[in-house]
Amino acid sequence: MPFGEYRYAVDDKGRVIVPPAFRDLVEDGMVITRGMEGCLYVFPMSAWDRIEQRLEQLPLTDREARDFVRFFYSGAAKAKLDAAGRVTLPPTLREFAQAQGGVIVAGAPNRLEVWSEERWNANLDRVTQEPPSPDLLRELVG
Amino acid sequence: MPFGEYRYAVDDKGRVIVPPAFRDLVEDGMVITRGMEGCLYVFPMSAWDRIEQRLEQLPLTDREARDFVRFFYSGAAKAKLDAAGRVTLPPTLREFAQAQGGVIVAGAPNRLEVWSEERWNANLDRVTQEPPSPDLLRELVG
DNA sequence: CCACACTTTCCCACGAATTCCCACGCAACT
DNA sequence: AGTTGCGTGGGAATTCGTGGGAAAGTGTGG
Repeated sequence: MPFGEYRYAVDDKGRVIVPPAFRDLVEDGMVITRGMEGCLYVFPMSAWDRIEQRLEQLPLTDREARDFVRFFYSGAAKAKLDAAGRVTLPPTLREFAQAQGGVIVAGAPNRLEVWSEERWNANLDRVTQEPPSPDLLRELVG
Repeated sequence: MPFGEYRYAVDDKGRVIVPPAFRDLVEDGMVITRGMEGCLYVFPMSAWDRIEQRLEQLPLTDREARDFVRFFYSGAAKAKLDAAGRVTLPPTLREFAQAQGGVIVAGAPNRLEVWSEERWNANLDRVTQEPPSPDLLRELVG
């Protein structure tokens, strides 16, 4: 999966650019749904299929599992690229992520994330001021 | 990995020189991402591959891990040398590191670091006035 | 069941930013 | 003094981001 961080504008119709580097990954469709920390997750179709299989196996007896399914599965929407390399975010999800004006589209393992610019910056500032634990850092960077 | 400290100018297009001694290390591409203390890390492709594998294995259930991935992985950008031995820093990273005008490119274990001149000097002053702990120093220098 | 209005989807177009390539001047070394 | 490598800048072609208009689809009310 590619990575990178890009800033785009959401237009009046709720359309957002998919960064060029990601286009071929989602050319046969993608699924957009709610994500953690108030962002949106965008999965390529193949990645979503695996997730869907696991979601269907969750026990219906567990309240937490039911809530999670509602959050994740019920909120999901199929989408595909238009000729200009954009996707239209459904109104519900647009509101959830407060995706108006400037948004950040970021590559992450297994998915893309769409953030309102304000939330992205706030989160990043927090992380910058509270650096990751030395253990985590050492394990990764060496 | 070579070492050394070099001062270059970032031009209007966001391009920075890669010191000649490092060019063959990054000739098959490099990855630039956010670093600690507000600098940028530049990894040769081989070093990045190891980091990427570990990042992709971090648990998505952990808030700190998610934020860390966003900091390191989402912020990252592939880049390659131009014919004159430079790289273009993406706007996002340029802003993060405040890389305008004079920058310091420094060799570090496993990577290169790119600093705004002001931050580099400020950090150096701080280290000079608060030297590392005797234990650390002894362990390293003997 | 039909008509109307609104929303969504598809397509086209243009300005802006990026990328690639080439060129110059300085410095050091032969 | 010539030559080579290096740091810096600029121009042109291409890609990219963004907006708008027309057509198709959807839901509502009569």
